[in-house]
Amino acid sequence: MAQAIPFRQASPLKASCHQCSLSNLCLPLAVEENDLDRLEDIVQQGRIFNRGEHIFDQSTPYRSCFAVKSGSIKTSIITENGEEQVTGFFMPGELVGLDSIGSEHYACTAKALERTSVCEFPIDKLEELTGKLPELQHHMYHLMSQEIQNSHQLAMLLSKNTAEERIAALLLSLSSRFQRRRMSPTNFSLPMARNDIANFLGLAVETVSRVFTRFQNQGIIKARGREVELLDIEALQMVSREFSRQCNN
Amino acid sequence: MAQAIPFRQASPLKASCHQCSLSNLCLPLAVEENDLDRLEDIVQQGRIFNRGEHIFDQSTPYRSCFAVKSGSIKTSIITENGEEQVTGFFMPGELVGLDSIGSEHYACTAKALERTSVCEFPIDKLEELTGKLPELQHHMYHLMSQEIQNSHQLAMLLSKNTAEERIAALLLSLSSRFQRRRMSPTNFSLPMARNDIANFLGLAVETVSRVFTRFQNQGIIKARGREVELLDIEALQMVSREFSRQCNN
DNA sequence: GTACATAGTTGACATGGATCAAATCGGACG
DNA sequence: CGTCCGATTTGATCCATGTCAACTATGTAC
Repeated sequence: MAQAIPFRQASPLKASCHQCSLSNLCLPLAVEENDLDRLEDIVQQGRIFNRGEHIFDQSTPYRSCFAVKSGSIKTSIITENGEEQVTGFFMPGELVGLDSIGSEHYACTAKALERTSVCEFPIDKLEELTGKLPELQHHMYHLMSQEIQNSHQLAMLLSKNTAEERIAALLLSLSSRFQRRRMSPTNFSLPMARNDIANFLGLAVETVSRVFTRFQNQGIIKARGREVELLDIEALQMVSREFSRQCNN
Repeated sequence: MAQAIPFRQASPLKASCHQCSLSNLCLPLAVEENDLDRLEDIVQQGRIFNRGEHIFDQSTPYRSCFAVKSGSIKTSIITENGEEQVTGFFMPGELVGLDSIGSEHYACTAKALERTSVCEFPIDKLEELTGKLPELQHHMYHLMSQEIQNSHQLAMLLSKNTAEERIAALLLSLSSRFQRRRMSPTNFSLPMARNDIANFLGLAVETVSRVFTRFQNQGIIKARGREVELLDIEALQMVSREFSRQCNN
């Protein structure tokens, strides 16, 4: 993936949205060519996190939202009694931290699921900029409302659907998100552990495991550990009657 | 409730945020006295809906978001296979339609649960205004992120909590929202049917009914139809260990 | 007031998925 | 290359809640 520009390995703090391969997914999507510089002016690029490291922590003062550049992130909230709820998974091109914009503190914790690099958008500067660029403001509204909708879809999945339906929906969601990045929609490796899947979907790990093997026996998927191959997408869509537009998260 | 201003029954289309009793809850909250006129300029006041009437419909072009002035509203989404999922209940001072801002179409349907009056904020004008008033923009971000958080709390409730916990959390949420409006937090009438509660909380109606009677037998609440009295709030908070900051929507 | 429709309650029973327990796999590290 | 620990899988059992069915209460129209 990083073979194109051999000598830019250690990228400067302020690098280029112009050259980013994700510019058609990320915020630049909403910004005209002329104004792209202004977005570049406020973004801090190139921060890298190892697996398990926190990008930000629940209840700490809100500073920035982050775009995933490579790798993947999970967000979760911890309740007073210590239970964790995974609220989302984020892949390259997606924005993390929208659930706390306009709040004093982060509403969740964001954790790198693998070695992950992000671009950081300091919120004060971003708000200032969205005040000046109506299309960017519009896009922020759009992204946030999308996040609300995703969350509603998740709530729906949790309250109305069986274990099989939930897992089918998740697989399809991941599939379409890989496809959007021009990667194989049928052949990918899950960034998250079974445990995270279970938590996210409101299931026990054991149930997740069982459904995976059941799907495998039915010839719908092939799974070895985190490597997954979707053999019969149509069947998955049938299982997940909730035709998962882009469904959860 | 409407006895204070006897002759203003049929209010003019452009009436006053200045005089509105909800101005400390609604959008004016974020606008300085001087700028309030500009908000008044874009708001269309006084639309009234009877019980069961739709404020807007899923998949129709997005035009406006609405503030509840009196009465109450439920929002729900309908899936391809015709299932309904109630996504929220909205009471006076709260904004409906944030889940679709920035989208082309409404993501849900909003329905009056009783005779309900609303103020309408046309989205193009609102976006224009938020571009000019940074505090208002900030507040919009805040409201939307709040909505994401609420939805995550709901997802959490649905995936981790028992029927009793869910219902306790809902009662507490309603209680605190009545209190915010300076109404009794212990003595109120539910704006929604058991059916809506069940759907919202991912339960069967029968289960809702049973939990209500169980709570009643334990002396935690008193319920006759939609009239509810919370006899022991502490007990409710114990049941809903998910201490429901403001919990679900 | 009577009647019909809708909303709510209660009971009996079935079941999907949680829970507990144990075995196996996989990968990091010396 | 063996060891150890977490992740995953598999099996057996139990229970909260869904489902089906019947009954009651409430309210609305004539």
